[in-house]
Amino acid sequence: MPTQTKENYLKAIYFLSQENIDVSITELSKKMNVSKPTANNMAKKMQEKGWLFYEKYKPVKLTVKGKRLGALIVRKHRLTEMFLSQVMSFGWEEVHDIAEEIEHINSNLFFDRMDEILGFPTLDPHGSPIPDKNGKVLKVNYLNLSTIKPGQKVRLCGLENSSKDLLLFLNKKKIKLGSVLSILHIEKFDNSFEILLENNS
Amino acid sequence: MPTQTKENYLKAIYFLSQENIDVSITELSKKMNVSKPTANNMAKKMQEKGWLFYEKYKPVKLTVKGKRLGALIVRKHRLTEMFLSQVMSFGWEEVHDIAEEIEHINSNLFFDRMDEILGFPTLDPHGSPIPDKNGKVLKVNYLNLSTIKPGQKVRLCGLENSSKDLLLFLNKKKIKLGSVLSILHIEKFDNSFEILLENNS
DNA sequence: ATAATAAGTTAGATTAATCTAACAAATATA
DNA sequence: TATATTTGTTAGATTAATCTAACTTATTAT
Repeated sequence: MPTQTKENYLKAIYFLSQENIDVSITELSKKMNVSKPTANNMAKKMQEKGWLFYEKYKPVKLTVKGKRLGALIVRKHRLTEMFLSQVMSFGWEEVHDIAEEIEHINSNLFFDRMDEILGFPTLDPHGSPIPDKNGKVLKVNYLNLSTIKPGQKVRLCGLENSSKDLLLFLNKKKIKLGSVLSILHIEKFDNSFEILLENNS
Repeated sequence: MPTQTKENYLKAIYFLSQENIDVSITELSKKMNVSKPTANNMAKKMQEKGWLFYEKYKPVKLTVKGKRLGALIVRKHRLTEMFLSQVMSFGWEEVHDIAEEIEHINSNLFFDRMDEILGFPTLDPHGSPIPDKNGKVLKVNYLNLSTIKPGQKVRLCGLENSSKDLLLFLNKKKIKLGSVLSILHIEKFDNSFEILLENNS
């Protein structure tokens, strides 16, 4: 059973692995807001636990076990976000911080009940996939907004970046998951969009 | 902000104070399942934080600040138990262990929303009072079952001991909070009761 | 290819929470 | 009251997670 701290490292490496190919010690230390020696040390410890591969001067990589553990923490996080949003009526901009704590709760009963109450959801309130109980993640393959051409009509299905600032901005513009947007035109100089938002309740 | 560990010490001392007059280091160490030096050390640390009075060779005592902190943790615990029971359909024998973890979550928003959803309850699923947001506890003054005489009819309003074994026993006997019991007679040799349970849905 | 910069590592220290062993103080008992 | 027992304290060690300073290895750029 990983400590809370190590769970956070697992999650950090899990996310970094999905973006970068290589997870360097420096990247990890930045993501975790710790010094490089701290990240280095932790990497060694986690190797001993069998959660990652670590070789001096090389990027780290999750083992199958580590990847599964990481995914299960993400599962708990996203299920929680969904529960906070659907059952407890929190806004999508409020759920992350609370889920960040609840994800470390150690009770399958608790998360299984959440899952059941929610009807076994596959996406969290920001459109990110919820890993299943074995840590398997459904790959979603949405078009990135940057690939859309003027005149096209699209439906918002997910966010790459769920920062509070972005979420508050989208709230202000009344844009939510499922909103249908027509791209009117794109400013050349900064790629900003002008869009038309279809009636959305 | 107390660490999770210190929150548990606060809670332990809070409960012991309600039973015993004196909270000795030995009592504390037993309650916390740690060695006496550990409890001793922690007592000193908590004194430095201003949460308790500590003098060598004397029992410890919570300061006003410490008592308030303790009560607020109990509040979070019992609100959570209530939420788990009412909103998530857990049995009263299941809620304690999960609440033991969730009580350490650091989000007033989260607990306030629970409180609101539950309609600002004053009692938890075992009939124990939920301290208010200032740490004030409504003193309930129920009769103890040991004071009841044969022939009397009583309503179960709370439990002094909410151990899982007792709760499972009560489940088996279909006894719950609110159940009305008639005491038929009491065995002299061990004070066991024979009761009649009124129809209770 | 060599120097400069970035990345990674070692060593040593700190804090929180814990332990055991040994000793001291307080309390209970004969 | 003297002794035995219980309770509390000190001292010193350990583990997890962190830091800074100093050093080494890799990478980049001239």
